[in-house]
Amino acid sequence: MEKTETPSVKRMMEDVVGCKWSLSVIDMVQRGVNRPGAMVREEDGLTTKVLNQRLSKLKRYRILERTVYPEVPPRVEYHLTEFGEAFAQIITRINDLQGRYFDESRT
Amino acid sequence: MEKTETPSVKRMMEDVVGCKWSLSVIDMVQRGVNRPGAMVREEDGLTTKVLNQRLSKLKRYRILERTVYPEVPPRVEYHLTEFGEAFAQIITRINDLQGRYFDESRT
DNA sequence: CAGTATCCAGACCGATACTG
DNA sequence: CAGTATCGGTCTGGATACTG
Repeated sequence: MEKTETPSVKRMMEDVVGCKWSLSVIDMVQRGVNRPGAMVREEDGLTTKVLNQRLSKLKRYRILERTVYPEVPPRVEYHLTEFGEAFAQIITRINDLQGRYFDESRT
Repeated sequence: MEKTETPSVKRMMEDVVGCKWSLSVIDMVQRGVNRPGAMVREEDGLTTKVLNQRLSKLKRYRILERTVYPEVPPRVEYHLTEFGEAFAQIITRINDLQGRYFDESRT
């Protein structure tokens, strides 16, 4: 049975965003890097253990969903849920913020 | 001399949001609880040590600014910078998201 | 290839006490 | 009242090895 959560945002933010690699994982999925193997290869320093911890957590929070393809060798893909996409877009918006407030001050 | 930082957003999010109490502090300042003493009184479990760690960090990231009033007893107030307000609004926006995607599904 | 188990060094928080 | 110093328990990430 699936286990999901809908806690307070404050907790979710602390729990999800606070964890190292979470944002990188979301970012990768957003860019089409959907398979665990590819993620580990792409993000230097990320190990399978930590990656799976993040993927599990992101799934629990309904930010990502997991799809298993019954093939050999096994293939698994993670994708953003509708909520996940909205969430990711907001994170992206913070990037814009930075540009607006800081980068313009560098000559 | 003031020390500030303008790192990548990803790092900032991990660093700021990941720290326990950061969001609570931002929230309090937003609600007009601007003095350290008041914050400690309001947020149960928050100690002066941790609070000052957060305040320093938020100041370094230019989310908060510190104002000292040369009085006796000493008075200090923290306020959101322009960037801080924008940042806080984004946090709020994630709150809305959650309501839109999950709460409506409960009956 | 996907995911789990174990071990370990380092970071962090909370409690407490103290200085300006 | 604002802020710092210290100590101890806990959590977590990184390295590694292993299972399905």
